[in-house]
Amino acid sequence: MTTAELLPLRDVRACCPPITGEVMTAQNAESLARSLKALADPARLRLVSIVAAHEAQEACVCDLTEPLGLSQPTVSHHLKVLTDAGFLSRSKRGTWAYYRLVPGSLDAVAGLIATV
Amino acid sequence: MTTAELLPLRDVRACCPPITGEVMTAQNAESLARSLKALADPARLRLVSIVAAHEAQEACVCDLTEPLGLSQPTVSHHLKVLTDAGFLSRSKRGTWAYYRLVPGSLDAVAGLIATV
DNA sequence: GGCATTCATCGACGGGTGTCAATGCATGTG
DNA sequence: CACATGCATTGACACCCGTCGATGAATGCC
Repeated sequence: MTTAELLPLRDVRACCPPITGEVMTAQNAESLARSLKALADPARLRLVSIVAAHEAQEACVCDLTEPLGLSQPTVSHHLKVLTDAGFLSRSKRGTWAYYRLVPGSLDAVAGLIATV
Repeated sequence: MTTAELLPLRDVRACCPPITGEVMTAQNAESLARSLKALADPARLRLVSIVAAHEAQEACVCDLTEPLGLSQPTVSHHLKVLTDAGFLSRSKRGTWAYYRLVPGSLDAVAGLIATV
């Protein structure tokens, strides 16, 4: 899992030229599948939802570990998956790490699913 | 894996009353995660794409095993996952089993993702 | 009836995934 | 400087998942 191999959302956005009824290529399928895998987990879906519903659409880990009922390392792991997939962005201020929803990232995959 | 426990799309449609900024419940997250898991695989995404692009939007297994480069048992497995998740429907005519895209199923999950 | 074809199911294997306790690393505080 | 706090990383564990070969079940054809 290198960082160079990630950035699936970028892939996924760059790969959707006029499809219109054509069969999905193997690369596009692989790319979209990576994005969907990152989202296909109850804990991660709730994380995205909680972050999006939070004040200023950002939240630190300490705000997230309790409503999920999961340990702090597990929450950090899920946040990393979502960040690597391009759904969340991380900004560290002092001791705290604030996670924010990347605007348009959800709509991007939603649009791709609708046009599969 | 009983059939009674499945039908996630039905769950997922029944569970999305006026959310509008509210945090996703654990049940909704679980339900949507099941649907996304079914879609979060390159082979299954291509299967859906091929079926949708086929004549009359239906295809038998023999039409699908070659363009994917996977064995017939594997293709049957993926088709079962997609059917159980509500994305494909199966109708057996004679020796052949024809799979069809369930209308609106993709748009349903796409809509739910956009409103997470 | 006997046989070929189409598809589903089974059993097994390797790799991936979610989870936690323990540890490490910064950063702020006394 | 010593210590506490917030978070990431590591290692380990159980479990799930994608894949295949082999087998079984149902249908059509000679």
